[in-house]
Amino acid sequence: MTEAIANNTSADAVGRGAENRERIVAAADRLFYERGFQATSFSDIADAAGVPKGNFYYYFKTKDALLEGVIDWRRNCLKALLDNLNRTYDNPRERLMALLQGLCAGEDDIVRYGCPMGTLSAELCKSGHPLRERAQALLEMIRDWIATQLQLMGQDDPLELAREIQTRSQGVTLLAHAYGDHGMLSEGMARVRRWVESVLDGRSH
Amino acid sequence: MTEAIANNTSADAVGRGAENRERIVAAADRLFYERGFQATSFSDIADAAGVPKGNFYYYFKTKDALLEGVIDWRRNCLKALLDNLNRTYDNPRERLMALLQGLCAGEDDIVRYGCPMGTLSAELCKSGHPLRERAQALLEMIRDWIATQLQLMGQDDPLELAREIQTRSQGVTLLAHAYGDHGMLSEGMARVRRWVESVLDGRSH
DNA sequence: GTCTATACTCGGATAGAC
DNA sequence: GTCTATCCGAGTATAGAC
Repeated sequence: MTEAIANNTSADAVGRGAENRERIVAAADRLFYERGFQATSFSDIADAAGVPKGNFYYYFKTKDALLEGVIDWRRNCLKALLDNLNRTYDNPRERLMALLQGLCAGEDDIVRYGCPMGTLSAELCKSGHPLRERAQALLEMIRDWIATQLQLMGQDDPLELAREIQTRSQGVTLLAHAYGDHGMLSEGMARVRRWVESVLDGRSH
Repeated sequence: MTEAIANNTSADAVGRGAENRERIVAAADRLFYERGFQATSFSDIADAAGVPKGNFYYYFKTKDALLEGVIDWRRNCLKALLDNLNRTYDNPRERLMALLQGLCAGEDDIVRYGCPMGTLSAELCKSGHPLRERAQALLEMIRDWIATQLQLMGQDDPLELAREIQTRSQGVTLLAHAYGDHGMLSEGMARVRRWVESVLDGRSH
C-alpha cells in the first residue's frame, strides 16, 4: 500500500507542486498506518516528509483534507495492484490465490500495524469520522474484485463467498496484530488459502 | 462488558471512595469503548460520570492509570460472565454455544463500536502503548476458556480450534463494524455457530 | 476526600514575509 | 509556491482551598 506506483498524478495534482504534494501524502500514508490517524501530528509528517509544517496548508486546508488525499492515494495503489494482477494472470483462480498470497507479503508490517484498510476503517468508524465511508470503499473494492474472480469461476454466490474470504482474512490479521504473533499470520493465511482452494475444488462449501 | 456486575470491588477499591471510583471507571469504560482511548478526554469522562475533573486525579494519577483501571474492570466483568456460563450450563457444548450466541447480543453496540476487546487491543498495539499486553490478556482469557470447553468435549487440538473460532468471530465483528451492517453481524455469527456445530459433530474439520 | 482554578504542553490552523 | 512565526484551543496534569 505504501509502495508508491510510478504514475499517481491525480487530476488536481498536476503542475510543479506535485512532487511536494506527493511527498506529503506518502509520508502521511505511512504514518497514518503506523500510528493511526489521530495519533499522527502535522509535525510528525513534516519531519518525515522533509517539508516545513506551514507549507502544506498550501496543499491541504485541513487535516481531514490530508486524510482524504491519503485515502485517494491508497485507492490508487490498490487499483494499480488489482490491475496488475489482472494483467499478470489470465486465470481468475491464479489471480485470486496470488492476492491471498500477497496480502500477507508485508508480514512484519501487518503484525506490527495491522491491515492498512481494516485498522483505518475501524478507527474512522469508531470516531464517527465523515470520511469513514471513503475508507470503507477500499474494503469494498477488494471484496468486489474477489467476487468478480469467483463469478468468473462460476461460483454460486460470489459476493457471499467473497465476504467470507474477507472476513477470515481480516480476522487473521486482527489477531496476529493483537497477539503480535508472526506464526498466527502466516499459518492463519495459509489456512484461509487451503480453505478457499477446497471450496473452489468443490470439496467443501 | 459495560454491564456492571454487582460486586466488582477490587482489592484496592475498598473504603468510602469506592463508589466514586467505580463511577469514574464505568464512565471511562463506556467512553473508551465508544470513542477509543486517545479520543476520550478527561472532561468527557467527568461529564459522563458527574464527577468534577480535578477530583479523579485523587483516584488515578494519570490517564494511563485510569486505562489500567478500565482494563481490570473489563477483566472482572469478563471473568464474571464466564463464571456465570460455567454455573448456568453443566454441559461444555451448551456453554460454548451460549457464549457465541451472547457475543453478538449487544448487536447495536458492536455494529457501531466494534468488539470492546478487539478494538482496544488494536488501538493500543498500533500506538505501542505499554498496556497493550494487558488488553491482549482479555483476548487470551476468552480464547483459553473456549479451549477449555473444547478440551472437555475431547477435541483433538482445542487451542488451535479455539484460535480459529476467535479469528472468525473477530473477522465478522470487524467487518460488520466497518461496513456498519447489522445483517453481516447476525448472519456472520450464525454462520460461525453452524460451522462450530458441524465441527463438534465431526461433519467437518 | 472533594472540588476550583490554573499552569503547561502540544497540535491544528493562520498571517504574512519572501 | 515556499517558509517562519505565531495564535488559539484542547487536553493533561498540578496546586491548593475547603
